[in-house]
Formats: sequence, C-alpha cells, structure tokens
Amino acid sequence: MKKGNGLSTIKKITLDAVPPFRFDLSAEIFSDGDSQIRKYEKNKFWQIIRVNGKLILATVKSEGIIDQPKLSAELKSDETLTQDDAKKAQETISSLFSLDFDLAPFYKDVKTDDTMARVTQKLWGLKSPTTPTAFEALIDSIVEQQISLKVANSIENKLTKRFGDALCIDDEVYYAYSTPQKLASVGIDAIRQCGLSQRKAEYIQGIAELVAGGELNLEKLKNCENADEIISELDRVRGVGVWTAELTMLRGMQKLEALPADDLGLRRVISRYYCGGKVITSTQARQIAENWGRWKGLAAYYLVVAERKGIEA
DNA sequence: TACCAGGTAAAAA
DNA sequence: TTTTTACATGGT
Repeated sequence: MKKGNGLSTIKKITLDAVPPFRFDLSAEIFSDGDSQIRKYEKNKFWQIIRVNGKLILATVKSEGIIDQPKLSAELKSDETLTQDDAKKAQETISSLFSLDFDLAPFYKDVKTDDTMARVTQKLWGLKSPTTPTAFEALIDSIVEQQISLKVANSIENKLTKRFGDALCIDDEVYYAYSTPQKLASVGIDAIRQCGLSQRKAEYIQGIAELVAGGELNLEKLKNCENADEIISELDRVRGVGVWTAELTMLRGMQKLEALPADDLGLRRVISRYYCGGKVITSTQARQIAENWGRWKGLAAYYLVVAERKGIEA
C-alpha cells in the first residue's frame, strides 16, 4: 500500500432530500459492502465518486429526520477541489440515493394492496439506490446473470479492484468503478481472471467497447421516457436479455416501473409475502404486481428489503 | 459429491 | 421454431 498521500482538499457540503426519507434505512443495503469500494457502517456511507475527471472520497451521514431530511458529506481528494466540483459532487451523491425522488405517489398507489401498504408503512422513507453510471449497473447485471449474489459480488469487487482507478486517502486505498475505456482495453483473459466465464467476459468487453466508442449511449438512454423502448434498445446488445435490461434500468437509470418477473429471487420474495412461499411463475408474479401502480420495481425492492430486515410475511 | 444460484446465446432437435 | 446446453464459482 502506498505510504502517505497527497491529500490537498477537504470540503464539507450539505444535501436536502424530498421527504419522507430515511438515510439509515436506505443506506443499509450497503452494510455488507467492501470498505475499499462502497460501504455503510456506523451511520456513515462512503464511496469514491468521479467529478469533473477527479476522484473524490465522499463520506455521507444524516443530519436530519424523516420528514426534514438533511445529509452532510465530507469530500476528500488528492487534487484541489473547486466550488464547481463540490456542486457536481452534491448532484452525484443526490442521485446515488435518489434524494429528489418523491415517494408520495408510490405510497398512494399501493394503498389498496394490504400487504404492500403494510410493508411501506414499516419501511417509510426508504429510497432505492442508483449507481453513479448506467454502465456500472449494466456490467454488474451481466456479472449477476445466473450466479448467486454472493459469487457475483465477489467477482464485481475483483473487477473494480483490478481495473478501477485507485485513490489513496489517509493511508487507505479506495477504488472507483472501472471506466468503459479501461474494460474495453484490458482483454478477455484479464476479465476472465476475475472469475467470469469466457462468454460473460466477451459480453463485458463488447459492451465496454460500444460505450467507449460512443455507439451505445447509456446516459442518453436514461432520458428516454418509454420503459419498453429502453428495454428493447438494451436487448439488442449481445449478452443483454430482458432480465438484464430491466435490472439495469432499475439500478442505473432511476426507472422504477419495470418488474423483472423472470427473476428467481424476486419471484421467491413475492411469493413469500403473497403466496405463502410456494413456487410461482413469472405470469403470477406480474398479476400480483398489477396492484403496485407505476413503480412495480420499487415495490419489489421494498419486498427485498423487508425480507432482509425480517419483516413478517 | 452434486447441485443450485436474481440468464443468455448458440447449438441441436 | 422450440428445446437443450455450456458457462464460472461459492455455498449447501
């Protein structure tokens, strides 16, 4: 590990959120994260973010309450940070936690579904996280195809530590997610060495090339209003099926309407809360989700978190 | 040991 | 056109 560091700037910023918002609940999903990449521990969340080409370690904590949410963030970098950097960092952190998203319409839509109404009561103020870039969500979704989340997380961490940019702060090394340019250039074998199959390594390199070369503009796709259009656009990319496209939208584009009904894990958790835990088909899952209004993916996320927190079915 | 886990593309039928 | 198969790896 590198000794010493060129730390040259610390800045403090504050962030507002559309209420209701509970930071602890929303960040808890990162409590088993890797401390060198992204983690929530002892009421603090930290992650490297990229702003104006600079790497910044952002450490975020809550200063407010559920109906008057306020966050503070400490920004540390080995480069000098300008006011504009601070402003961009604020926007980035805001999108990480969907601070601008208004939960009220979602809560209103699910009132008539007894189970979802109860779950949302228990998880009041929970917002779903978003990755800094849609690229990150897409690559992670490829990695997660077919394998368990534990295996997938281990592979994702290896990818980031091997190909991501490092920032040394206070004698600790942190890693930002790898750029498309980097993943496009390292070669199939290097990607495979992180534990991926030949096939998936090809997918990842291919997507990285498309994004790096400007042939696939994921950030632009974010602005597309029509969910089906985004899915069909992503679906054309090699290695991306409907499941991967839906997951990418949910996690990387703040598009929460899609329900990945083909997802085994989601079907399991839906069944746990709605069908006594017996195996259900994707069609049955979709029928149940009909009661969840316009944010079916967010509703499904609530169930996932409810299960993690041991809220009874 | 064998089998499964938040799928997909390509081969085989 | 529809159905099967290979795929990487950690947990059970």
